[in-house]
Amino acid sequence: MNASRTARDRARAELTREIKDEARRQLATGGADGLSLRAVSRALGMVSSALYRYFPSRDELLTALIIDAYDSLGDQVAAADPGPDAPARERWRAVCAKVREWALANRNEYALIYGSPIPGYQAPQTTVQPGTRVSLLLVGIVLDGWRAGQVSEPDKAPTLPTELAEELDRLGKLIDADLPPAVLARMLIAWMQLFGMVGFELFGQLVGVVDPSGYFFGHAVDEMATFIGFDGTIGAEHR
Amino acid sequence: MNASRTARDRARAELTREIKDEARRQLATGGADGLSLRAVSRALGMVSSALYRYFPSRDELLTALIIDAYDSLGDQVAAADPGPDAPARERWRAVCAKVREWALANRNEYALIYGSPIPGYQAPQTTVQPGTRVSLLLVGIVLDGWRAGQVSEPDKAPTLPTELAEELDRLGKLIDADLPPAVLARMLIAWMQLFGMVGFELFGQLVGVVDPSGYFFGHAVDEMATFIGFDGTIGAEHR
DNA sequence: TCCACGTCAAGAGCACTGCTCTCTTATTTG
DNA sequence: CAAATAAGAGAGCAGTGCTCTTGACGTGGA
Repeated sequence: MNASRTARDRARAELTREIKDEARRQLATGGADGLSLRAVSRALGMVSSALYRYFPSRDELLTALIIDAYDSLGDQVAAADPGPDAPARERWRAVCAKVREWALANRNEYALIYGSPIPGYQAPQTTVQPGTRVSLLLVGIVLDGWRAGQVSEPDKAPTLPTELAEELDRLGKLIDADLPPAVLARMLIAWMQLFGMVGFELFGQLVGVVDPSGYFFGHAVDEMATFIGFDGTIGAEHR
Repeated sequence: MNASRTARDRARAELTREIKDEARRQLATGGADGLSLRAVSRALGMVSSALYRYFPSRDELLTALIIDAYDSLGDQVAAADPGPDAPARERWRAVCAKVREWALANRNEYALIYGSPIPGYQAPQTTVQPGTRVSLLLVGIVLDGWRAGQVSEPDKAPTLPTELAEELDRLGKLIDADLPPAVLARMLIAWMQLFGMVGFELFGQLVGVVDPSGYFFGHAVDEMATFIGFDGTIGAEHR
């Protein structure tokens, strides 16, 4: 982490960064399969084969970009969370809004991690951990709210099929979220709603439906928060 | 539509179909950017340049496949709808289930129409009408249910920001759906939840979360139906 | 200090892609 | 039957990911 020892090491680290930066730039204009190693190397004034010293294949470069994207999203979203002292509903709102904001500002990186998978590309195990950060933050907010009495179980708790109850139980233990299965289920539903909505907006499925989508987004997030069981009211502020 | 006049016309129609079939086959194994005109022509025993007599560009072929996919999904979903005489909630369930079923059976075609847009590809206007069929069917079900008194406004109707209320009003008039804005909004939320959920399952975001996803899916659809305002109870049958 | 080793850039080359052009053959139409 | 039209074949262009070989250079050990 500190200043690398040899000059070679430092040059290597720097070039690796530059390659990723340029690749990201190309990603922004051409999308995932518009990313060309030759074009990257050309932009960097080097020959294409030299690039293979840094990334053994196009897929490896993509993997690096995917991890960076997950990290960037995770960092920004975590930074947008006002923290456990704030009302849970406000935290939920802030985090959801940041997800959308990040997605709109980094469309192609969003497509890279939440869009259709690149055919032939198998995401290595190293990408799954960074990919869970946002989801874990979301359940963390629900969990904090639940413990603080700011999230309550739905009045008419729906009966879950036993298989689902077991699945949710297993999941709850896995992520250490001691929530009633019905609440956990609703949280997952809201999670999918959030990313479905962001994806629809980004991928043009909303043009002419709710367009611009800002007000709808805010409202939907609020509705889903109520759906999960957050206390507080809908419609406080919409941006 | 009847037997085309000349032999040439018939041959052309047949070859056009064969090209699309082979392209679809390649789509299934390689995804959108695994679709190669040369490979298609090779599989059909013709030279690549000849293919351009049928589709002037790769994008045109893609467009044809996209429209076919929308049509296929639209047809199957419409066929799965038990019709206006059935309880609205049952119709909703059946249609949602069919969307998922079709998506699972036609992963790459689903990715083609609901996944991240192909960079550099601009979907022509001809694709938008077939793309609306499923959504229109869904609001149709809500509308029928509303008229039949099987869908009711939420007890504590959330207040919508005026801008959103106007947007929804405009949309309601556009698609001729005379629904309260709050109900229309919830329908849209559920719509996004549905496709978000299907997308997550298809694109591997659910592995290790709710996996297998069948029970969760059924439950979520039911929850969202209740959320919209459908009468009837949750948990009748899950597949 | 010197030098062998490991690292790196460069370039040529392979097999592939979408697409365009020309040329020839087959079919339809007046 | 002849002219017009449509279709297929093939070469070629510029681009792609990736591999291999060649030559230059910085670095750690003797």
